[in-house]
Amino acid sequence: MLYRQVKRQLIADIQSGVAAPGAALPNETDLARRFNVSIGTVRRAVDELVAEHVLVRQQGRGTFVGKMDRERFMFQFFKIAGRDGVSEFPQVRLHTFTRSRATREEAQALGLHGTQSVFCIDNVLLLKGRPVIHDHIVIAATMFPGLTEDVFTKRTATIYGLYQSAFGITIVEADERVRAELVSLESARLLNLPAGMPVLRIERVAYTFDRKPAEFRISVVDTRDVDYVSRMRDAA
Amino acid sequence: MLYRQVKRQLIADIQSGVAAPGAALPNETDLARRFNVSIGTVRRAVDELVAEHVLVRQQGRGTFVGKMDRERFMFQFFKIAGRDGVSEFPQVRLHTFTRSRATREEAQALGLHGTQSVFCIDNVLLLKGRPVIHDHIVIAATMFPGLTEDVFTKRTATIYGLYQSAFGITIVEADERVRAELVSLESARLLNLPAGMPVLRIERVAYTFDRKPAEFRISVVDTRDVDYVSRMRDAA
DNA sequence: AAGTGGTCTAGACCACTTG
DNA sequence: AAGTGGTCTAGACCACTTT
Repeated sequence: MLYRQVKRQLIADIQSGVAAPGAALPNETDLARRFNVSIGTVRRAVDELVAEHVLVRQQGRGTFVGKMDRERFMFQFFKIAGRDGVSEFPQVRLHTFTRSRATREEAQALGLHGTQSVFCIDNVLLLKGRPVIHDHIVIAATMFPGLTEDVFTKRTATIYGLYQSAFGITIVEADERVRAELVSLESARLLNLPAGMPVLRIERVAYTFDRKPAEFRISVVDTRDVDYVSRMRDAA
Repeated sequence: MLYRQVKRQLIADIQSGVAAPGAALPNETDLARRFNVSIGTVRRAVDELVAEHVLVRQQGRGTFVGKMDRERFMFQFFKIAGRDGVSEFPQVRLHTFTRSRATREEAQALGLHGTQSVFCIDNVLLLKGRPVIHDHIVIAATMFPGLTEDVFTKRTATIYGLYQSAFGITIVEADERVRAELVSLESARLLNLPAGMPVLRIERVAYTFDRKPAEFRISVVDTRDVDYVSRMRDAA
């Protein structure tokens, strides 16, 4: 399992900031020398990290640390698409930004002990100018020190891009649980829906490396014009 | 791209019946000789087929053609789980088995020209003895020649297992679109739900090799006790 | 003991990008 | 032309399973 050790070291370099998002890695022969393994072993480690979108290879140019840009976010973490299957980048409108104590459910999802301080962010996402998604985001205050409404609002990239560039936290995977419910009063108001409308409720726990929970998010989706899309192939 | 050719040939062997589900493949050195490539190239082809669950490796024993048993079905294609996250194999109750002409929507999903003949199967799936899912399955009659209600009812394995063992069709991937709606009169009756209940509606197109559509399925799920679970990692 | 897959090596040559 | 990743080779040794 030499390649596992190489993979762990590459991840450690990213977490420690030795390898910053967007930066190039040393070439494969140099990595092989540095780790005292053959090129094939380096390739196997890099292969897996590329499959997880942590690294990006460009033939003839080099291998780079993956940046959480819009494209990556849409491809990997945004599963809402129109009836035609086309996925559009949503316009995000901040509703509320507050700091409070984690509920029991939130603490459990984030792996917190007791009721630690969390940031709660409510957003409305618009597609084609119409409000479609109500996001309620919960993150541990200790994991995102110095976050303020101002920092949050003035971000230039996606929310996950902010996590990565401002706090060094790269989201690499997420689990979601989806169910149908009748829209709540608050979501109905934000999404401009009448009472009694069925909506999707999506609970997401997003993880950084080593399956460490970083974000808990509840999304309420008006699915009159869009679907939640899921592809089942290879490793489920 | 030699390993691609090896992979195609291995798939062709499975489709033609040369390699039957559950049967062992020749060992890697024999395969390498047969295809005139090195073992490493064979391994790369087999690696991908293992990732897609088409082949199964067992160290020290050999490599086998994947059988669509309950375990594989549950792991790869059944995404409904209880609130505790545990997934239970459902009891299936046949409601109706009919033969009719494909609607436009069904023909499009299955890639049929015109309005060909299809089998329509309605099932009720029970979890812990309670009806939770109403499945409406549509498959092309030409793709499943000789299928009857009797054959369908007397199957010993899963539905996808029947496709594989009786018709040589292995389901390898599926796309799903999920939304919330109010339960229909028919589904409400089958699931013992009052009118006005929100339910999940899942449209699935299941594919065999080469992304050839084999089944169109609409599942209506009562999500009061269960969730639709989705994991986002590596290749989305 | 014999046979299998699992890992690793140390190269070779090719395709692509950049200067 | 030089440097990069992409593919392929032809072995070696190990861990595991079966006989």
